[in-house]
Parts: sequence; structure tokens; C-alpha cells
Amino acid sequence: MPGHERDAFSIAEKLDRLFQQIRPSGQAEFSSMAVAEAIRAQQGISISHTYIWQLRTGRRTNPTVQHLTALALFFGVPVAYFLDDAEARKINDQLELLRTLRDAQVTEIALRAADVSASSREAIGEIVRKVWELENPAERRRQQDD
Amino acid sequence: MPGHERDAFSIAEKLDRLFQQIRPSGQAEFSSMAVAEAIRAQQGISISHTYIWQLRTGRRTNPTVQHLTALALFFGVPVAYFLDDAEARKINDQLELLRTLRDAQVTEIALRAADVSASSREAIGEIVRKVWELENPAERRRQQDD
DNA sequence: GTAACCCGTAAACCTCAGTTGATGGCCTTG
DNA sequence: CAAGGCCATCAACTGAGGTTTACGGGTTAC
Repeated sequence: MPGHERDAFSIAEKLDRLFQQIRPSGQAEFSSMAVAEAIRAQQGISISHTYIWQLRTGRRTNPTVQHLTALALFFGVPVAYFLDDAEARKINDQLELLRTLRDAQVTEIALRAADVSASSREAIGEIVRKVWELENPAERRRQQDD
Repeated sequence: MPGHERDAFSIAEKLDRLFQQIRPSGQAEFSSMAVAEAIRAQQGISISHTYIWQLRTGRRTNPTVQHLTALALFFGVPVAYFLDDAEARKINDQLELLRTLRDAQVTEIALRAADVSASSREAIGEIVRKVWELENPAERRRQQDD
């Protein structure tokens, strides 16, 4: 099991939380039976109450997309609720980076530079680096690690 | 099948798209074999190249969360990309831009420029524009619409 | 040439996701 | 009390998710 840390919260914990927080008429929790029946009725997807219980209690941990989607739909949460934790968030950073660039109105520069010869690009890169170093004192430059 | 509209794009189509758009060094696509091997190596999750191919070609359509998450992580997209169409479209556009920039090895320029004052950025933009105009004859400059 | 390799494709195969059936506890209602 | 329904829980089973093995085509190396 290499370095990548797994989800801090398991599917079981998240599902359990949904059961606790989303209740039929404000009273007691849904029963596994009721949820299974509702999913079959509303979505036409076969699922057994036993299996829902197994997922909730962590006895089964690796459902298929169909069942996970069905549960998410029933409880009215996006499927990503079950899946996107720390790991997926890291990935989202990469996409966020693009938004950051766009927000800094830098994409036009990038796009133009992309359409330019390699040697010119190198020269431009050098200029940018010089400007950046001028504007960023050494002290601040130290905290450049992700 | 009641009212809830299912995903317009299958997992197969989305996965195929990832293969097409996210490439190793800008050249040919990843092979199913390479992806399987990388997932095993980087994430320690067992997956066979044959199965990846089956998913990509739509012969298998209902993977478990473990495998879907592994694929999403490898390609650097949130798992929701495979499950939620709205988000998938958003990410697709961003991916295309990101790949364009990466292929031109221009991201470092852009990143540094984003971290620089507005006036400097303006100056840099001016330089880039000048270089670009130098390298792109007037004739070609006219057809700059897409 | 041919040997070695990587690749997509296919079918046979095996493991585990998911079901079925059963048990017993806790409520009601008669 | 017994009868009946709803429930969580368990063990045993089924079948689909996932793998293994193998074949043929394409490419590079000797």
C-alpha cells in the first residue's frame, strides 16, 4: 500500500451520516428496507435492503456506480459526495489553477506565447522570470512548495 | 424508467475522450496497457489492461468505485467527471485549454506572469504581442477567428 | 528473415459485488 | 397469550465485475 492516503471518510461513514440527517418526516431514520424499496420503486434499480445495510456498516466497501448513484439520488446529494474527498480535491486544484490564470487575465499572454517559436518562448520565459524575481523578495520566494 | 433523465454520455464515451485529450508527451495516446500499469504502480490498485479497454469500448459499463476512482485519479479529473454530465462538459473545455498550453510548454510562463503586478503583466503582454506579430506575417493574422 | 516487443481484441475463467433466505428481537393488535 | 408485521443481522448462494491467457497485427532490432 503505497503513499497515497485514502479517503478520510469512508463510504460507510458518509452513508451513515445521510441516514442520520435525512429523515422521512423528521422522526426516526429511514430503514434499510424502506430505502431499498424506494429506490426500486422510484428508479427501477434493483437493490436489496441487506446490501444497503452492508454498505452502511462497512461490510461491503466497493459498490458499483449504478448502486452508488442510486443511493445518492435517493438522498438527494451529488454522487461526488461519496467520492470526492482529499484526493479528488487535490486534483481539483489543477483545474482551479486554470481559473486562477484566467482570473489574472494571463491566458491571452499564454495563448499568444504558445503560438510562438521555441526560442522566442524561451526568451519570453526569461523576461518573465526576471520580472517575477524583481517583484518577489527572496523571503517570500521560500514558501513556494506544494 | 421514470422521469429522471440518465446521463447523455456514457462512461465509455467520457473515458475515450480522456484518452484522446490527455496524452503522455503530446504525441500518441496512452495505451490501455500503459494506463493499467501506471495505475498499479502509482496507486497500488489492481486493474487489467483488458478491463480498461472493455470500459473504454462500452463492453463493460458498471465499474466499482475503486476502479473508476483510480481512472479518474490517473487522468487528473474528479470522479464526478464520469458521473455528472454538467461537470463533465465544464472540465472538457478546461482540459482542452490546459493541453494546448502544456503542449507548448508555456505553463511556467503563465504561472509566473499570474503572480506578477498588473503593470508588469501589461508590459509582458506587450512584449509577447510584439514577438507574436513579428513571427506571424500580416496575411496570416487576418484569419484569427476560432 | 526472425526474434522480441507492444498493442488491441477475444473468450474462458475466477473472484467478489450483490441477492436470497432464514433467524430472532421489538413492536403492535386481537 | 398468540399472531403478524417491520426490522437488523447473519450465512449461503448466484451472477456480474474483473482477470488470465492467448492470438494476430504492427513495429523495431539484430
